[in-house]
Amino acid sequence: MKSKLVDLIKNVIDEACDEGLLPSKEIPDINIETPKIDTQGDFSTNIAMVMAKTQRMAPRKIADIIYEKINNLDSIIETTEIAGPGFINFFLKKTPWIETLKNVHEDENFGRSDFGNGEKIQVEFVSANPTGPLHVGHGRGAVVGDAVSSILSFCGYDVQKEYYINDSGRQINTLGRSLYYRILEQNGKEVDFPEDCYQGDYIKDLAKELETDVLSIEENQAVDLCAKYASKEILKWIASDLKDFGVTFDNWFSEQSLYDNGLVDESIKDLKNKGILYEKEDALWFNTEKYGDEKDRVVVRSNGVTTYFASDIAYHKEKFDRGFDRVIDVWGADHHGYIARMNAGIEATSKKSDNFDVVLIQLVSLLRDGQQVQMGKRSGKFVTLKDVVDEVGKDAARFMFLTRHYESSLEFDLEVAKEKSSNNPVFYVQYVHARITSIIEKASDEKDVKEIKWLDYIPQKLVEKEEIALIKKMESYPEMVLESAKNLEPHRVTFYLRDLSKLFHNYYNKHKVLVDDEELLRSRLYLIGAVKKVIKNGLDLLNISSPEKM
RNA sequence: GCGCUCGUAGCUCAGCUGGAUAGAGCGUCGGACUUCGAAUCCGCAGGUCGCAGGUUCGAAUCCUGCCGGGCGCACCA
Repeated sequence: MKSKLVDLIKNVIDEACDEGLLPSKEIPDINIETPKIDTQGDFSTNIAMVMAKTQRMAPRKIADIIYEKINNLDSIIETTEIAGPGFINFFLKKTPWIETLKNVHEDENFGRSDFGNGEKIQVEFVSANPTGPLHVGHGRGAVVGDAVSSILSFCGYDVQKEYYINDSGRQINTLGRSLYYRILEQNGKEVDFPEDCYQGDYIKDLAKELETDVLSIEENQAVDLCAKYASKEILKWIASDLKDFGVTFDNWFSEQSLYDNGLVDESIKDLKNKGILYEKEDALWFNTEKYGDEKDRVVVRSNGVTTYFASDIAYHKEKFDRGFDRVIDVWGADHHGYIARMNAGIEATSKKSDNFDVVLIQLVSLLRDGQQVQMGKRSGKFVTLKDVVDEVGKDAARFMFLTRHYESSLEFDLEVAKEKSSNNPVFYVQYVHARITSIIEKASDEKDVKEIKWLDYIPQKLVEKEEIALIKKMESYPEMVLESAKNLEPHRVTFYLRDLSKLFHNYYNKHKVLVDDEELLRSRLYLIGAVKKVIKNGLDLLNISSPEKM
């Protein structure tokens, strides 16, 4: 609809230029917006004000010229008006709206687009260390990454979802030590369990399960063995918890494999040759400062051990080598200091830092009975993702995580998430789906209308302002999805679904669908059938169910 | 101290990338079920968009400075 208007306006301006009514042939991008207030039209444009400078004319004068021409055309526009400082407002005829209603029904992929043009994007998210179960914060990153991925692929991108496993380095060794000491404990040995080890009870559980006799092995070997075992087991938990949460990955990428395949050494060598690395005090440094970072960073420590940064450089180079046009990382906001470094690494190895985006997820705090649930990272006392999903369900948890922009912190209220009322946004939306399903069933049983289909009289029957409001909202669905993809902002979808649901409930309470007038009945069924489809379409996008009954 | 980020109704948050009279939800108060699912809806009240400048036809949005919260500043991960 908007693009039709843009074309229309463009033509009119071209014509005016040709006729010499406008001095400059320079036409800026035409921006169409939907005013908040009905009296300002269905759509409006600020083009006259934008053009004022280049044309060196008063905005209202330019608006006058466009107005004269456009008003004399036979088009989708009913009336046009000039308002305020030079806005041009358009009031559309009813029939164009009905067209979009038809689209919803007939286009199986309503809202889907090929905007991405098959561009290959990799989204890497969660990537939590396999040293303990996922907690609530990971859940938010998981849903955001997952939803962003499906929205991108809905918009024509070729998306791969990846989980990076930090299965190498010191924290894995610590994990091994933690397990080893717990085993010693359980075998009656006096152990002073180190403070830097993982305190959680899950280590004790693992200790009971490990069947290999590690007591008879030399300590270092035993710790290695424990580390391998524990990280493997914990990764299984993580994968399973994520699956229950509706999150799956196309690829699980092991950090250790980078070392095993020599990729870390290779990229270090490569950077050395390029003169990007230098030695200082026995360590190897990357001159990230030249790339805009605050200071240079160590890649290989003086003891010969590589830092995480080293493997991350190799990893991201490898991503681009795999042929991704664009790489997106979803990180916790506490890692923001790492972005400049990563950009430097990518620029130095692949010259692709422009194709690299980081989505920073803000913190989640959990609320129970209005009180914040305290979570001590050290103490090992934290609420796991699994606990939350078990308690409130997958749908509610996913929706809740998407009710905020990812970069604003989120209060997750367990009571609200469990509530079956309009307080709980996911029920509010799902209720619409169930309600419409019920009405359609009733129409079939009691009114004998078995089929919802297009009928030529529908445009004449759907005239209520609540009906037009619903159609307008549905019309904006594809654009909303696209904006959500462009900005990597899945919360737009949840907000949209709430708005659409609100409009439906509003309509429902004011107008009856199951009326005696058969034409009106069939028309209204056609309308609410479309609403049902769009609701399901949006919930599918977020991998949230659309129940027929609740 | 330096850097990043946020500051919008009592609370939790949106705000279409610079547009017209800044919007939702929750909460308060008052209404609506003999009628398609009241798990719903309607109405009232609630604002110096942290403060002060600047950019221009026009600023919650962009720039600068201050105030206040969060986070980050390792040869850690």
